[in-house]
Amino acid sequence: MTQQQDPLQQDLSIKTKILLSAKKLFAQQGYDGTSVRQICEEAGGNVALVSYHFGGKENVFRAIFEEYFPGKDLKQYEEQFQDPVNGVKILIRGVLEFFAQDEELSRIIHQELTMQSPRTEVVESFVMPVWGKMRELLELGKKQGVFHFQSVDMVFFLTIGALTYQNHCQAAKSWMPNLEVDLNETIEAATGFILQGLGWHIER
Amino acid sequence: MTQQQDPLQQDLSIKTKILLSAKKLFAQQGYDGTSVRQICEEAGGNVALVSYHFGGKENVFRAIFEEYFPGKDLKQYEEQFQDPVNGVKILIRGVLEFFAQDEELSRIIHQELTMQSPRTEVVESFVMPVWGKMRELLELGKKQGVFHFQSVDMVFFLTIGALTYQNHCQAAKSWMPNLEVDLNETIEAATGFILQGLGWHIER
DNA sequence: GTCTATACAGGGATAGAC
DNA sequence: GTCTATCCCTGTATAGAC
Repeated sequence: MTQQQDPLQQDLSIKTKILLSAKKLFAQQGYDGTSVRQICEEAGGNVALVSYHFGGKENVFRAIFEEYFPGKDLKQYEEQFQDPVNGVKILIRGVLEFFAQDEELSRIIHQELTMQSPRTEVVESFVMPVWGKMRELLELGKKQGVFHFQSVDMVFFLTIGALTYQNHCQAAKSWMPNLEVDLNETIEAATGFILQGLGWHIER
Repeated sequence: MTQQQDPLQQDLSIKTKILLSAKKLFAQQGYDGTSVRQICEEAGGNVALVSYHFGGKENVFRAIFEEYFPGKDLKQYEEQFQDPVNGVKILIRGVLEFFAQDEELSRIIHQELTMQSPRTEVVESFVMPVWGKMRELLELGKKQGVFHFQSVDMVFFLTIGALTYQNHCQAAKSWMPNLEVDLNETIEAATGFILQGLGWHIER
């Protein structure tokens, strides 16, 4: 058996290794495309350990979110959310920083939301608070007259689509290998695109 | 065995029924989440028919694209692609019309592009011509000075993300059941959002 | 806490009858 | 062209040894 283990995982408990391996493999191959055997092999442990530590594959999935999903800290920005433009900027930055920091988890989220799976509910419960705040800000901005669009619902989806796609589209990497992935540039580009898309002008 | 068959499929050949059933199920559950047995049951035929008609599950996947993917007809718009603004408008309309017309296929595309699967290559070969044209138009528009942005690559992804997400995010439907799905409104909203995002102004 | 061994269900593909 | 029967492989869960 070749040693497939990630060198970065050396000193962690087997339970954590399984979690990290599963996260990596789910992101690459999807939940259904990943086997428990594969996860355990990657983690360097026995097949039985998934059942032992988590009680099944489904629970590994849930545990990944409980362990690695951030974003409980939305409250700390509450005062900056008073202003829709500032709020949207903060949120764009936060989301893109999360995508960059944990690309695996963000791709798992994206995968699960494109189909009706038994995991959808789990994913939604973690993601909704963040997207909900975005929608609030769009609505507030429209009411205050700083954004100009017809339907909140539509620009909401256009916004999160723009925000989400690049980081999740795996094929993207092969389409343009020379794409500069500097995070701050990405944030700047996305912020500009979205704010303009929302009909916001500096001189209003 | 209950009759799960789609009433609309009644008079079609079993081969076609299999193709349609597979398309439906892949869209809902993903490729790996769908079994050959399920496909055949849905199609009202025997398990062996997938092997007989297509020579395996993988080939069913490929056949779906060969049969139902449109977009070979890009050439007919060639003269409208001379103008970047007009071209982008045409492309947005075409893509959204396709998404609306075959939601299943468009969701399959989206799913496969979010992971590294043995099917990625198939999907890319069908999708690239369309996205490639979009990228050309963005580049042309920047050169002509009608669009204003820094990086073509980044706005390219922001654009196709905005265009893609709503139609593929299954969870979207439960988030806002009252979302008006009028196609023309959607096209109008997307076109406005994207052109503004690209830094295009009516009075330039 | 981790491993071996194993039972069991379900998948995909095929040969051969009709 | 379609079905039955079957093969073999893979994934999951459990029991019990260390």
